[in-house]
Amino acid sequence: MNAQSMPMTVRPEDERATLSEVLRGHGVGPTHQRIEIARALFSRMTHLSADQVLAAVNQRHAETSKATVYNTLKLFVEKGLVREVIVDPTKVFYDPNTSPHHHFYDVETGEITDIDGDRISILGLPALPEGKVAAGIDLIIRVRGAA
Amino acid sequence: MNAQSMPMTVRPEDERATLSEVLRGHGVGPTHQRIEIARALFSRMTHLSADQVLAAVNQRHAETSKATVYNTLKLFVEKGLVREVIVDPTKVFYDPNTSPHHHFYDVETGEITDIDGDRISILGLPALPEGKVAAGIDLIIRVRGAA
DNA sequence: GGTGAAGTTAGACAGAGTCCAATTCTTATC
DNA sequence: GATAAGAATTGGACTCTGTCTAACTTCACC
Ligand SMILES: [Mn+2]
Ligand SMILES: [Mn+2]
Ligand SMILES: [Zn+2]
Ligand SMILES: [Zn+2]
Repeated sequence: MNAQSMPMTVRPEDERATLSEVLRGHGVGPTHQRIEIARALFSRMTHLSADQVLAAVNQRHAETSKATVYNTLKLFVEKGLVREVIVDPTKVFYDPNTSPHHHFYDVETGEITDIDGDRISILGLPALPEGKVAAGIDLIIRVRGAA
Repeated sequence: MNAQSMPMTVRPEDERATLSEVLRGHGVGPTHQRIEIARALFSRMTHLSADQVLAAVNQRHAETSKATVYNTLKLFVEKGLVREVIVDPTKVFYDPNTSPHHHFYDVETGEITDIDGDRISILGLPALPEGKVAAGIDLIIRVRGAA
């Protein structure tokens, strides 16, 4: 499931039911907190830090603790619902887009932008180190505002 | 300057004089602490975290504070003596190899290995976002021990 | 409705990195 | 070589991200 496959507008209770199914489909038991965290990520379809998720989820009423946000994000990563993006030395970002893709990263503003994965090809990669297996390829184009 | 351009064996006082010149050549005033930090990086030619630099420099006698290590590494990055490598969400690594190159990163052991930059080509990159200028391209191949 | 497992939580804790005012070095000049 | 002014270093307090734990709550199932 991804955000594009959801209708543009949904009744809130339908959205929560849909998210429940998505979670179940990935082997994650749906709870109130997990659904809200999933909603924060999938409704925005942007790259959010744990702190931003925590703030988003507790916008209206305090609903979810810091510990649960961290527990849940780790669980979502394990279950393949979201992906970690490591570009900023101070915090991890969580990416609801799990299709293979790369990133622009503005080192001044912190803005992260997707680069479609299937337009890019990387040639000339050497063999992996002996006994190692690939776990992911991250391409980050660091940019800044023109001088 | 890089480690390869130095003779295999040097008298310690020659090595320090050489490093002094390297620092001056990059607009960095040489001090005891900066020379020791440069030596830690350039004599090993590996990717070290700030903590590892601190430990290396204080191996024999306590010579350098944590604050100075951080100050100095930041200065070295600004002056182009070393480069930051951002692959581990918990700490920055400092890379004395400033020629364009990429990295294998073992997510289990933390080991970082260089990939020669001029064997790699990356095709199909989209135009940079409007008004932005490239600041660097980081390609990280994440690996782990075969399952 | 009762029971055990799964999930949540406050708050203590750890580690990386920053900051500051006081002190010590470096370097240029005499 | 002594002097003085600017540059660099320092301990330690502080911030921030993330982890951990033991108590508590909720959920699934009978
Ligand atoms: Mn950090
Ligand atoms: Mn961190
Ligand atoms: Zn993305
Ligand atoms: Zn390297």
